[in-house]
Amino acid sequence: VRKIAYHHGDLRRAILDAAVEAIGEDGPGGWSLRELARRAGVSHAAPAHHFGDKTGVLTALATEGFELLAGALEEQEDFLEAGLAYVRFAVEHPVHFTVMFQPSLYRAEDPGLTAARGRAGSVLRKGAPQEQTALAGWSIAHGFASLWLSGAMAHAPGADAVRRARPVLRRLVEH
Amino acid sequence: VRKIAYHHGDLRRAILDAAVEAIGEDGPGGWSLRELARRAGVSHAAPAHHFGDKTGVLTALATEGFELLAGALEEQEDFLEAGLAYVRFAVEHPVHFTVMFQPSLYRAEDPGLTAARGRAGSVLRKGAPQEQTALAGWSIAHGFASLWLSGAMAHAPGADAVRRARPVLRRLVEH
DNA sequence: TGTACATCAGTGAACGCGCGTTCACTGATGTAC
DNA sequence: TGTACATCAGTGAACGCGCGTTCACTGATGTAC
Repeated sequence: VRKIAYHHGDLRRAILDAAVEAIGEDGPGGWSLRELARRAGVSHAAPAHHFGDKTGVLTALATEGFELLAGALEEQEDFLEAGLAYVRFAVEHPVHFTVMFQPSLYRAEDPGLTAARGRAGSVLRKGAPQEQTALAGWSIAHGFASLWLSGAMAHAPGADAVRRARPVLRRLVEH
Repeated sequence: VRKIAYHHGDLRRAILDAAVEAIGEDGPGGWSLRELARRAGVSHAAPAHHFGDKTGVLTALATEGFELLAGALEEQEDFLEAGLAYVRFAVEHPVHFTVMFQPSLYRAEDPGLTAARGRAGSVLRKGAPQEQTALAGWSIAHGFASLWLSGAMAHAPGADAVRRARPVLRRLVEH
């Protein structure tokens, strides 16, 4: 049990977590700044101090997502493993993933965001022998992850996406 | 110039078109029933007659999307061509495509929707020799289309997605 | 062809609600001396 | 260690607005005879 102080300590973090929670439950459109305040247990005007508006929250979320993705991919040496790391990132951070690839939701020109996106992009390109191969690998990993998360690709509730992705991604690598 | 009558003629169609337009401009969250009414030139309460609520509009849009996709895929004989038809569908109907794969936006259990989705799904599965291959083909086509539409995959404004997709999808087929 | 009537699509005024935003404020923290 | 003061994070009341929804209505269409 946390002691409730006048100053929250890390309200910025708490609001982002609340956003992830809310979006996870109701989708990227099903929340308001006031609801995030409610979830974080602060007054309704507090979120504006840190993010300005809804778009600010989503921009922060997308930026965080690209940074997490870049970090996850940087650790990989192998092309196939990088693809699987991409899928793992998506299932571990489904809300970030969903927001990141819907630029209509956030400020795509935000400097922090473009930097993070650029970093993720350069890591993505680095792993493949040719540009065409990189594109194919990115497409198949991204497609698998998207279809999995959207529920379009049927799977049992507790199923392991990465394990199921391996033989699928391998079809591209086997040449 | 159309004569304006008390009865619209095909208001259902007009509202769906308005929704496509609005979502294309501001994303899946940037509109209201009242705005669709404004765009269609009818009173603000009219859309509810046909769709009930916002979710009803999106459910209709997703249903229409799955029907269009099934139709586009049915015409294809070849596995690679089916993948390219998938990409073509996505770039020709970007709003439908975007909505279809965000089930949090609509009523995923709607009978008309599940029927259309089932039809598209069975056409998808039919084209491939094995289940794993179908999954890989679906993933790469879906991923390419998603990345293209989201702007994550850099491309010139007038570039032809299907033409660019061909060599990428071919990497999967060449075995 | 003409009349009566039922049905249906769309209207427009009214409502209550949650929202984002503003703003004077209060309480906590950090720094200077 | 103690005091004064500046800064900053969060408060809470107030506002105006667009929204979805309701409902009695009106105009157009279709059908029976």
